[in-house]
Amino acid sequence: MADDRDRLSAASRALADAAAQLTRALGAQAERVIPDVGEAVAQGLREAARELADATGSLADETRTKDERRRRKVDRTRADLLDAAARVFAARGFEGASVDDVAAEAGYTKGAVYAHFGSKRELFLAVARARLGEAGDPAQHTVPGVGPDGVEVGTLTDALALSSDDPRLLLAVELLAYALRHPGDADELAGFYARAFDALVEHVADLRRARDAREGRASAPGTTQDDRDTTLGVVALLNVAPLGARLLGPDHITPAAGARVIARLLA
Amino acid sequence: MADDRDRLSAASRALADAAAQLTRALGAQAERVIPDVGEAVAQGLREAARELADATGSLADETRTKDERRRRKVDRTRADLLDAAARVFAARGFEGASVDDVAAEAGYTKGAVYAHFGSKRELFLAVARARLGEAGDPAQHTVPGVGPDGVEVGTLTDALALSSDDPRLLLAVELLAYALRHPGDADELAGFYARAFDALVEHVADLRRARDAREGRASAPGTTQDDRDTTLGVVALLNVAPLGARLLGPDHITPAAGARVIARLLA
DNA sequence: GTCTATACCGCGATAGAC
DNA sequence: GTCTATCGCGGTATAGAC
Repeated sequence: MADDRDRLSAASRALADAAAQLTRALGAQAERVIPDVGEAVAQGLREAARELADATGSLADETRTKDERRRRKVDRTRADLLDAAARVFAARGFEGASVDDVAAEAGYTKGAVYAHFGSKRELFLAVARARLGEAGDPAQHTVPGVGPDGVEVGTLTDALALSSDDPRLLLAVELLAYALRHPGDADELAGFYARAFDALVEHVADLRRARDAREGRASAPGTTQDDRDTTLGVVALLNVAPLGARLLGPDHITPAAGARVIARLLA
Repeated sequence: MADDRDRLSAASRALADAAAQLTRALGAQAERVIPDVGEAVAQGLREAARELADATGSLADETRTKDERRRRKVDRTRADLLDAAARVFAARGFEGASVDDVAAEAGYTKGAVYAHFGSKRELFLAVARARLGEAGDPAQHTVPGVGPDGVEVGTLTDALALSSDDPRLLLAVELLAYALRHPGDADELAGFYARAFDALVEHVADLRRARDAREGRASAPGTTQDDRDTTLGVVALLNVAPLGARLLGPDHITPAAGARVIARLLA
């Protein structure tokens, strides 16, 4: 029955992860950009459902060895710490956050942190890799709501609106600040950003060619300077609009405004 | 002769300020945006010249009382500390910077800092007020190179290119991060940003009406939602392009690209 | 107003029990 | 692997000489 508890908690954990992934998918930041929201969420929930089925449906299934379960638990702690670190670093910044804060947020003590990560810096870089790495996943760079009518502003607005309350917004700012202030570590982080940017350029080029084809116009193959310019604009808006909305309030900047400008750039 | 040294140092200081103002004027950040570069620099140099004339030409002029000179000196120290604080906070962040660092950068010790500012937080807010306040100055919100052809991309590129190496770029990031992380202090800072944003909206509206008039088209009076959208886009590009160029390098993002997108938005 | 000296605290990191 | 205890450093802020 300790087994049951184990599996059930793993399952509920997976569900929580799915919820987190929802926030994540909707929180479009510099590193990601215009994710296929529906698909990402569906995938997360699918995983969660599978986990739950495992736990409730096949209690007799003992194919998992003790080693495997232990490895799972270790990974769990590590994941917990990374999750907590992301929140704490986002809320207080790298220097402002203490290792104690992170440990407490995750429900552990400092010792656990240092057992998994060699230093505060390593912990931060692990967070950065986790976030930027998943952002660099090309599968996440599909644009929602693109049909014969072009980009649907409504979908974009929803995504931008949610991201304005997303803690990941603050983490993105901290990642940027850290990269700018630590040139030694910046190269690796910049690589992630560059990959995400390049992936989005490809996508913008696809959009352009589709639009040209739709309107019976000739279209340059591959990616053009214009595509890269447009991408820069889209990325800028995806980052600044939520931050602006959060800082200045809806009287000055709204997510919808960001969506409209992005639509103009892609039109 | 101590007097001479005093005045000459004040004069050379004014020249240094003019140089700083050059950097400042060219370093377009969130808080400022498309300054009239030439005019700002000319004004700074004019002031410097006047200071120099005072110092060398009228040594007998004793209209300045000792009190006045002392007040000048006090202000000088304060200004030195603010300047140094801006650099240090930009380079290491609020939490990463120590009061000792700031004092040393300015050529003083901690005691001097606490004599002028009640706490590290007060010091930071004073830096923020100084930077954002000057950015809110409406006189600084004129667009360079706007003629019958619209915005001149070359001028914009120069401004964006310089700002990519400008320490003020990092300070802008830190101001943003601080405001996001300290909701209590955010209101005041947000006010500065809002004023600067509103001023730029007015200017963008002017540009639109001028363009419409040039092309013999009817134009809505006042500012429209479209003007605010455009302004959001301009601000986003002015901030993200230099940061992107700095972080990812010219292979991915260049100041010129930012200028092109801004031109597209204003066209 | 500015400096030196110092109080006091909290941080990152380590050692050793379990 | 995780916890408790602890070290040593460097932080903010203050007190008092000049």
